[in-house]
Amino acid sequence: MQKINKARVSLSKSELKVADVVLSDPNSTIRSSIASLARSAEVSEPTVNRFCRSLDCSGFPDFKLKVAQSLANGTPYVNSNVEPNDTVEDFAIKIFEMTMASLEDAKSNLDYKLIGRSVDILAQAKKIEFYGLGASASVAIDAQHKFFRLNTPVVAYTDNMMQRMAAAATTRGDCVVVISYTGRTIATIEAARIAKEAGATVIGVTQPESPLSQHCNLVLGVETAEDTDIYTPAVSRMVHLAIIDVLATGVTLRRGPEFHDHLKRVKDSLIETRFQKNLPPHLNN
Amino acid sequence: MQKINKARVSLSKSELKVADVVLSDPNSTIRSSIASLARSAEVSEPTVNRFCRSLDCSGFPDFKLKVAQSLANGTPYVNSNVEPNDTVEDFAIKIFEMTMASLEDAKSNLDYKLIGRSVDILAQAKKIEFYGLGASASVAIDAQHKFFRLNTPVVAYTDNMMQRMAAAATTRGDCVVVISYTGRTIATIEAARIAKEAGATVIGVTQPESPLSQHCNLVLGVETAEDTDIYTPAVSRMVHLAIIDVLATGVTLRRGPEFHDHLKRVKDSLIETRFQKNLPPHLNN
DNA sequence: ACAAGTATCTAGTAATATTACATTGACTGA
DNA sequence: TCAGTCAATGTAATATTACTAGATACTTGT
Repeated sequence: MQKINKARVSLSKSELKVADVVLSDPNSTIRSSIASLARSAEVSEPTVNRFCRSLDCSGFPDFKLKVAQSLANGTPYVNSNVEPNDTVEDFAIKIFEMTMASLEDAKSNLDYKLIGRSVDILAQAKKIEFYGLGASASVAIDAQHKFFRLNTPVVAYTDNMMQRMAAAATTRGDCVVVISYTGRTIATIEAARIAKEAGATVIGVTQPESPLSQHCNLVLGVETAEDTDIYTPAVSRMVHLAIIDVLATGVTLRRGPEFHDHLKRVKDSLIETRFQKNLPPHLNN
Repeated sequence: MQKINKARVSLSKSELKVADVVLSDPNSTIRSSIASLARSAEVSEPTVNRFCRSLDCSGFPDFKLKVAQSLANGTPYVNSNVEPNDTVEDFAIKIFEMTMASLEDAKSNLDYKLIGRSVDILAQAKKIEFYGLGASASVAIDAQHKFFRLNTPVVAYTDNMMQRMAAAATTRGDCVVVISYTGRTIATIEAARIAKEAGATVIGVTQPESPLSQHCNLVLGVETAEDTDIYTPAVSRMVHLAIIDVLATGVTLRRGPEFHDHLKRVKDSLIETRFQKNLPPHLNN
């Protein structure tokens, strides 16, 4: 799509007409034939074809294909905030798309080297603690649940007093993961500071460049668009959860295949809590 | 793409041949004509066309377009699980993409009418309770945090004894949201049964057709691919969280604009917990 | 104002997709 | 067991769509 705009200079004026029509409604372009596109651009069919060729396509069908693909890719749902008059389906879809967009964003902006180092640290930690307050409390609890299977002592603290006490009790070799959306919550920052001073390795799952990040040995996270709209949900915690997933998976991989027995025992311990129905029991709740 | 796999059951055997060829090399499919595809699938051209029609396409070109889009949408990893030899970047990207794929799936398969009814119920509830155990505990806690601002009494119970007691104490007009990935956890099902008998409206965020769903007035959720792989994270909780987001947003919208003052007061109450830095204070932790 | 070169169109041809109809094969009930 | 029915698939004709070649108009520089 941008390529069309870029190529405008090298197009003749009839081809420009085509470009305008395509850009004005790319969605209908990809479903129309060369004839109808020619008609709406008020040019002849071969002109449309030449236009396609000058854009490095083998012909019109190829052009349609590429436009279709770039449409699918590049629909950044950016300007779709939830609005008061949205139907249920409208705002539900917007929420899903915002969530996916933020994951997409995180996927392409995460520093995977840092993730790798975090995995190393977590894999070797004597004990692991997760701290989160407010909306990040649920992320910490989720993290505890995921890491519990990894045969390292792990706790989630969602009470700031407990966080401070636990932080003070850490020593070298322990790993503390501090989760905060803004990275500005004073109580959380204090807990991170105490833990770092006590000797623990502190990993921050938060905004880079935030006050919290200064008290972390390592920061995982991406700049996220601020939630300015009153209806907009905080999608950032989804990103945080996904990061937790990545870390837990990484540590599991690091443990190697001989660890699978242990995982199976943990999972099997839940079998009796369920109605069975021919499905494998290694499932979460 | 997944849709093709899903539709396999409803396809005839010639159409299956087409499906296999398409799935084995979708990239070349989108550049080939109906004739060449028919040849490589060893069927006739009309069969290919019928195949397209049974997948809700208007014809073969339309089908190519849609395949092209779903390819561009970039889910190359979706069917590939995390493997022991993956690099950090490899499995991290896989996890993000699996998560996005499951959200995409949920987006297109959710029953928005049921969501709408759930919003109505929640908006009118005298009090709201969220129950979740294990991995779903963090979802329940997150839900409590989100709904807290809505001026309706809301609690999350992650202890089954508390759930049972609370369930027994509900009355007509209360709403209980029961969260469970499998829908087979006996303790959770019992809590739902008790709540329903006590008169509460029970909304299940779980698998449809599960034992739990039988004790719910309303079930929100989608069939998810089971986690068979040992490394695969349970992406379903992301879907559940997104559903919670949708419900919370829906209730907020239902409250109308005069409710914004109240939201602002709740958010402002957190200002003093943060380091300020020229950013608007209505943010979560 | 005219020639050279480029851009655009008309009309015809090749390709591609779709439809209508015929054939096959599998199942059902007498 | 056999005739009848229906679904699945293929054949062949038709309609649609894309592409090519040659003719015409338009632009530009002298």
